[in-house]
Amino acid sequence: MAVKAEILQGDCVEELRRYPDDFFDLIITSPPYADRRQHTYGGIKPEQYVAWFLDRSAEFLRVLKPTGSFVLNIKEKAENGERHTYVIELILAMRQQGWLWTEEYIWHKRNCYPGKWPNRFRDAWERCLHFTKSRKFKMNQDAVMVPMGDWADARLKSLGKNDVVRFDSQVGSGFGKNIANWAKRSMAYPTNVLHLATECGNKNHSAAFPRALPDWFIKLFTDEEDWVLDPFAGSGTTLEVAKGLGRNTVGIDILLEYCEMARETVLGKPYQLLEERAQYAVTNKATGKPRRAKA
Amino acid sequence: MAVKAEILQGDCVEELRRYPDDFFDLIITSPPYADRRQHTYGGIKPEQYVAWFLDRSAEFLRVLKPTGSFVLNIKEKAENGERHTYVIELILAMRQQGWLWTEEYIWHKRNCYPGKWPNRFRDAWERCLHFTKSRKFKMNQDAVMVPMGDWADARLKSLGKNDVVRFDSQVGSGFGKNIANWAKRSMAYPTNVLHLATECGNKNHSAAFPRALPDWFIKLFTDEEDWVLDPFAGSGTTLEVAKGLGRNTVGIDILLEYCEMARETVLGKPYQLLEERAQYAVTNKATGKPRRAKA
DNA sequence: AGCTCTTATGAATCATTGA
DNA sequence: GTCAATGATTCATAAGAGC
Repeated sequence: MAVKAEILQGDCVEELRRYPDDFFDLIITSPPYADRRQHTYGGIKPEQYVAWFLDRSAEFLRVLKPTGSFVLNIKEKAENGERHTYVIELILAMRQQGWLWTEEYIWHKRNCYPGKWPNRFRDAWERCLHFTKSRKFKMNQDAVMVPMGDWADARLKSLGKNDVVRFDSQVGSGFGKNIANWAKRSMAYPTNVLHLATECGNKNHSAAFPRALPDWFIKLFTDEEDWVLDPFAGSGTTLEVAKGLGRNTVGIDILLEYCEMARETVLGKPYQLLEERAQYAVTNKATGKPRRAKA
Repeated sequence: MAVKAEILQGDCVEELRRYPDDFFDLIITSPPYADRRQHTYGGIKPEQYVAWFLDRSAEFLRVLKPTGSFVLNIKEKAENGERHTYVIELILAMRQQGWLWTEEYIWHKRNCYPGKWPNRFRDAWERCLHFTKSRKFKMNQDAVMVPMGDWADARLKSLGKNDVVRFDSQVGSGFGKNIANWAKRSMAYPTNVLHLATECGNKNHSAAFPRALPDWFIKLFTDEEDWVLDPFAGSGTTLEVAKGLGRNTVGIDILLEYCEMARETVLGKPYQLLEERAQYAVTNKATGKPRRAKA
């Protein structure tokens, strides 16, 4: 079954009104950070940031399934020698709004932005705040297991990974099953620290996060054909990854420029005009998925 | 000049009254976490934690020099499926108290505690919150430079470190100077993410943090003969490291057992009885350092 | 001295049981 | 009902033993 990828231009607080309650399985996004420069993209002042975000997170809360997750990649700026507090204030405010602050994952940026300042070192990490609607949510831990440390490394090196795979496929059963058990033993569950390099290629659009970041969380918190939302889609990295993983995705961005970029990346062709979109999504009772009226 | 190391038994909020304003260059500590170490410290309830800590941080603010730093190693616990908020509430409250929240360093625990739960992975990081009294504080960035990655490693390996040193000592100048310059070129400033393994050996005293943690911050934020305070000294790791780095140190712990342990580690011999301590520290006007009346 | 293999041990968290 | 105690689960280290 082919999965859908939709890109909407507009403010997510308005565009999401098209969607019914309890619809998405995962919301993952890297919103525009608070910035004093009002003219730049996003440009919300730090003092206004919490209130601005709460309007939108209220809608996220509505459209997220009870078993769903909301992953918020964010990092407060340093200004006038101090870290801003709007992110931690946002955490407290979102709990008041009804969210559970389930976990804080750390994205360690292995290659972070260069620079030198008298009062701080280079900032090599960002928060990936994990919010949920309930204590029982979907989490596929096995989908993101990682090779174990020294123990497995040594064994793999002495045997040769290709040898293992080849032998396994040739034998078929018996020893193959042992290999499988042993291979499972050589994997461990990851921690709440992600070591990912930023993608700083020469590409024209600079993604907010590397593909590996949405990849990891989408595998972890959704199954195939689940629905993934990025309400600040930017150049469409989340959508691209989600589509590649066989998930249905919706991306929203306020800038037409970004939407067109994402449409080319994700859909591979110019998209229909905005006016052709249906005004409201209607839930299909049988599948639980929305039907969109044809233009 | 020999440096001093003092260990006081008592509640730091009371013991610090002995010390004058603007005395310490660095306060670095890992306080008892909420609801942890109940059998030793009595476990402060999460709801009471902020108020409990603010009483003490007020005193820290008083005894810290205007150019000094306060490094707070802490991590909120997870309970009933959610992360507690007392740490981020503490940050906001300490700013109200007059602190600047200058930076948040991440200690990535390479070997974290094992375990498996349906809703989270192993917790592999802790916060090292950096507070200051002013925007101009002491920071010796050069003292914590780290070897660059593959580039320098490969060169050093191909040449052999001993070869470099030997050649340098034989030649004396010229090439030796080039070597020194080249070595400096192979060093880079670190980031705000520290990768340190916890020391979980078979030793009888389990430190809250590995020696490398206070080592790094002491080098970064103090000079030799500066004064370092750990108001929750525990087994005395901070004091041990500070003394080894030629800094004067004061450690305070409420448990006699820990104080005795620290005294043996740091002072190398049983310490004088508590009753023999002077009641109040008196500042020596010439040196700016406190004189303690002999018992 | 160098290896490999074994074992103990952590600032942990959640589900279950018992008062 | 709530609250405290216990067990199950799990992995990167360092020390120790054996060759």
